[in-house]
Amino acid sequence: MESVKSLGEPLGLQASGSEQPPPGEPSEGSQPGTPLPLSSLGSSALSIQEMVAMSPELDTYAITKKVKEVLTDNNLGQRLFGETILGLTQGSVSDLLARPKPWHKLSLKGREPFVRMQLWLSDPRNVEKLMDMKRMEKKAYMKRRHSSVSDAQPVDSALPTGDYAQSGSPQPHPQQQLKKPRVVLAPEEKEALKRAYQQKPYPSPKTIEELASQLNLKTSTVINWFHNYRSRIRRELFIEEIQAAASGEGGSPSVRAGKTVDTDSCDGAESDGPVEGRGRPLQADKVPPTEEAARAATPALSPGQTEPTTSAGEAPGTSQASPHGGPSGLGLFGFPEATPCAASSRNPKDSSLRKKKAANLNNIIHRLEKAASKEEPSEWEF
DNA sequence: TTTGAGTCAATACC
DNA sequence: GGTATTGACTCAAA
Repeated sequence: MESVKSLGEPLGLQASGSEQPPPGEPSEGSQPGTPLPLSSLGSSALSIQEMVAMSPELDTYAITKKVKEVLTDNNLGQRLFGETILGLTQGSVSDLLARPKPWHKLSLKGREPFVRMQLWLSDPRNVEKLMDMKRMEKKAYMKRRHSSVSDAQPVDSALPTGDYAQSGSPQPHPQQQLKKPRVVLAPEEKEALKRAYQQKPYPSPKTIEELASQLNLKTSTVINWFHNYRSRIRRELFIEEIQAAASGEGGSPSVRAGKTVDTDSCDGAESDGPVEGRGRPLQADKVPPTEEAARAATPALSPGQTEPTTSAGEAPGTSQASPHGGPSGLGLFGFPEATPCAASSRNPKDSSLRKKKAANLNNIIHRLEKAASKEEPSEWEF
């Protein structure tokens, strides 16, 4: 019991059942999509869907905070926790823990992992079980490693190499061989897409076509990028709302504690963080008509191909904003146009919030236009 | 058909 | 080795 360091009081939703299966039995538990049966979490015969439907409103932030705490304190990884308890992969768990959406914004399906977390937290023995599983996994791994070494397998054949043809690992399924390589967008491409997003968060098919051809990307990649970007921006806005509300009402530090987004969003990986795009200020007073969005995307990529008004190296958005931003380099809402990183490092919270609001406004405008059945705005005014 | 929500999984990062 | 990021995908709703 000593190993269970920080499992404290349950967070509200109690597991209804009390029967506990014998500890251990990890069996096939480590595949995403096959979380531990609910009975293992202490619930009764209710299905998870039923439990979600019946669940009272849960504090997703408190739950994820607690889960993070417990995982950290007990040295349990996201992968094991996700695959065993939630039936999700490590990446999904990371995302959920780092950016939990408020309960009311979640669909029934989206609430499921939180109910599972809550159930898991409600019984301290669950942590011990997971730790047992971890030990068993390690044992099994060592065993495999040992046997593969004694079989004189090529180095580490048990590990995926990414190159099936040359490794000693088993032949992959034909479908794996055909798997498409992941597209990795270059920073300039992302920058260009973000710029296009600023001007039109919902580009027309024509704009998408243009963007794709100008950036030399597949249209599906551009479409996906816009989908993902909108979705992630929306999510960040939810978080900001919560944080603002929390701090407004003397907010619990716990809500903020888990949030690493934004404040250190200039870390290079997505220096802008998912938030950054909204971060790009709305361009000056007028956003160019629709298809201009595509055109606006190009300079960063091919300075030689387009008019030199916005040079590749120039801080994005600068040239367009200059008429309005003036020498101060401020955009429509008064925050710095260029180098969002620099801006946010000066006043990270303030500027990022403003940026998000600006982008949010852009989205609202789009919807209003849509509602008004305006196909393409010739001019956007505020 | 488009969009949002949720997720996977490759890969970048620490 | 664990975690974070992100392009792609599935599914459901409008």
